[in-house]
Amino acid sequence: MEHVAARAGVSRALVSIVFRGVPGASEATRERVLAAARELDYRPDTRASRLGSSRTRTLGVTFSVGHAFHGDLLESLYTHADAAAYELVLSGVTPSRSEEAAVETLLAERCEGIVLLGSSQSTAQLTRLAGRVPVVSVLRPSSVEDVGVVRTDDGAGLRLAVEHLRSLGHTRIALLDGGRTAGGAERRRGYRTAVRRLPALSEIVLPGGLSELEGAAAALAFLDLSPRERPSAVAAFNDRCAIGFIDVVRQHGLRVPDDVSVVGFDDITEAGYPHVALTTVRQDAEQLGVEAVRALADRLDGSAATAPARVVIQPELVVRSSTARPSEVESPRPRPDLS
Amino acid sequence: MEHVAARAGVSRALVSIVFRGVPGASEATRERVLAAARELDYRPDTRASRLGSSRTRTLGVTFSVGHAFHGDLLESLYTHADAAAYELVLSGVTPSRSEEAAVETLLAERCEGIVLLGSSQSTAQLTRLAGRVPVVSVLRPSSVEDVGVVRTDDGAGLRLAVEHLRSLGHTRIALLDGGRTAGGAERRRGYRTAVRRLPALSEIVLPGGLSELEGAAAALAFLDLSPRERPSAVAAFNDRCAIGFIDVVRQHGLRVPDDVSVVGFDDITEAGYPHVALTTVRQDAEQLGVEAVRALADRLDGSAATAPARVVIQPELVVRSSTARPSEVESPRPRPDLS
DNA sequence: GATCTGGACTAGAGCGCTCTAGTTCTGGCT
DNA sequence: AGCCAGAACTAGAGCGCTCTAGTCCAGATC
Repeated sequence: MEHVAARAGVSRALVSIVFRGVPGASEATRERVLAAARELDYRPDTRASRLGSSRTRTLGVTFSVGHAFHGDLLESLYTHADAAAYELVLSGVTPSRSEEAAVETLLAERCEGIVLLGSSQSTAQLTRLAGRVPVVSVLRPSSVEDVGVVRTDDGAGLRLAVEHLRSLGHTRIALLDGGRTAGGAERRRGYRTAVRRLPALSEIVLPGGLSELEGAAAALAFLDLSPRERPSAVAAFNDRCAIGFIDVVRQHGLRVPDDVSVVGFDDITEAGYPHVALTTVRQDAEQLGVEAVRALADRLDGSAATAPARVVIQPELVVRSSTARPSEVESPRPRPDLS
Repeated sequence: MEHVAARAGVSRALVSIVFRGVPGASEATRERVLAAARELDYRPDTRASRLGSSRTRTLGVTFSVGHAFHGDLLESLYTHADAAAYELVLSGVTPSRSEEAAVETLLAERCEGIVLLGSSQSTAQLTRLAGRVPVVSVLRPSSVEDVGVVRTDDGAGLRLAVEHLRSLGHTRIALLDGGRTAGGAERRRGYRTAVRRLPALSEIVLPGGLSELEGAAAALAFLDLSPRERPSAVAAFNDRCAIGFIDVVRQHGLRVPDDVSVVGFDDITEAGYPHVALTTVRQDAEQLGVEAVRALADRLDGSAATAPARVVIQPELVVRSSTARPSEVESPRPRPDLS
């Protein structure tokens, strides 16, 4: 910085002014400084600038490395943090690096706010964290008052899925359950509500989970059922679970959607591939990112100490080719309008 | 820090000594300081410590968000950077955030070294970057002299795949090509070498790519071939491509491995799932991570200014259930030992 | 011509650490 | 007692920025 200032014939303070883009420098000087910086290949040291200023304008994000949907969210977060003049600091969660450790490094970086993607921290941990710094939990609801929540209406998503299947004529609709993972409880609840509300449905819950592996296991359980008790449709916890399920039932000679209809959740990129063409409940990654940034930015920049945001985004059903009317065997009375 | 020092009844310098874990404090004081810090919920500010010390002991990593294999690599990098007493700073590459931008933020953080996962930067860009800071390119070779390279022997990997298929009796073995992506050229070369070296093989290259989508497209091209000219086995650019291919050929009534054998590349987690059981060429993420950290740590810590590392890790064939002997139609002479 | 105004610029004190060059204290040895 | 080594601890100057409180000066106002 010293060198740039000398080269441009100004003080260090002026260089700072130019690089922060604040008013206080004439156009001519601005260009002279920028030119000098370019020649010297100088770029401001973010560590030092964060130290010097009272604000770090930095948002920390914990995410699971290799998780496809988290990738989509990160993309959105990058874009909107940038627009709100915040920088993102990423901290990955891996099997050997806990979410707590990830959060710890973010705190040590003095991030002004923290975004947790699919957090699995306990209420106690979240409470403690939220006491230190504004926190928003994305994808996973939390009862902690100080924690902002930005999520999809998981319950509504499952209701959409079940209603879609029911409207096609299915009466035996199973849930491939997500258990204790982020959103699992809400989706299960949504499924139950829909099953109760709609006529002629009974509740069938098969253990599922986050990945293809659990979907495949659920398919085995499904195939073990006698054809009489076998559901004609399933709503999976997520797309990957649905894909694993479909893979296995197909390998056992069943056709999708002819023999069994399947709907997923998330709308990951793969679900839209023509050869997959999965009917699914779409979570809007873009929107979730927007709201997460907004939730923190509002609290940080806002004059009023607003309460933490609680944003619930409505999901949308995307109908592709993994769902259809049940085959004759399933629907007792032959329909006249089969065409 | 001030407060902690006061509470423990020592100077700030002592607190620094304790937190850096360097000798110079008695056991009693050490515990007193730690206790005081715990009570005050204090943790050192990494920005400030990096600023104060001459070394930042920080390694920057660019990676594609949502890329499964990059996730595996990150996990390994985290572990081994930690062991070498380095911190990791992640910078994600997304469709809207270029690798250049990602690198730029790492430079501004004053990382001491940079790890590029699957870089797609030009030689010119890499040359410029390597002039500023030690760089190691993981997964993608580079002719730039100053850039360290840690990669799998992609060529050998494809030779393994082809040899495996040939030894099963296949003579029409196609490559689902990866084009210009990281490793694409080397794998193509390995395929060609193997095809030339082994008897009775001819070269069949179908356009493939990084994802299931390209695999699916390749499958369509494959199915368009007349049964006579149709290969009995394919070596795919990677696992995801292989999975897309398998999906589509199965949907068209072909059986894998009975009608066509398929081998992938990478050994992503999914490949090992029982319902997928993909025969594949395994890249050792753990080892790649170890070597990437070592390559940088050696240059940074080493007294001698060693030349950048060029590490090539040998891949390993993992045989699962997507490969088998060709069916009768394919092998002209009936074998006596079919059992 | 004196006064005022506002834009352009600078001096220098932080920010929260690290680290060198000390000082002080303890205990062992002659 | 006198001396000394080494462990334990401290003072204070950075690190590369930011930011407040200025200074300086050209031009407008009366």
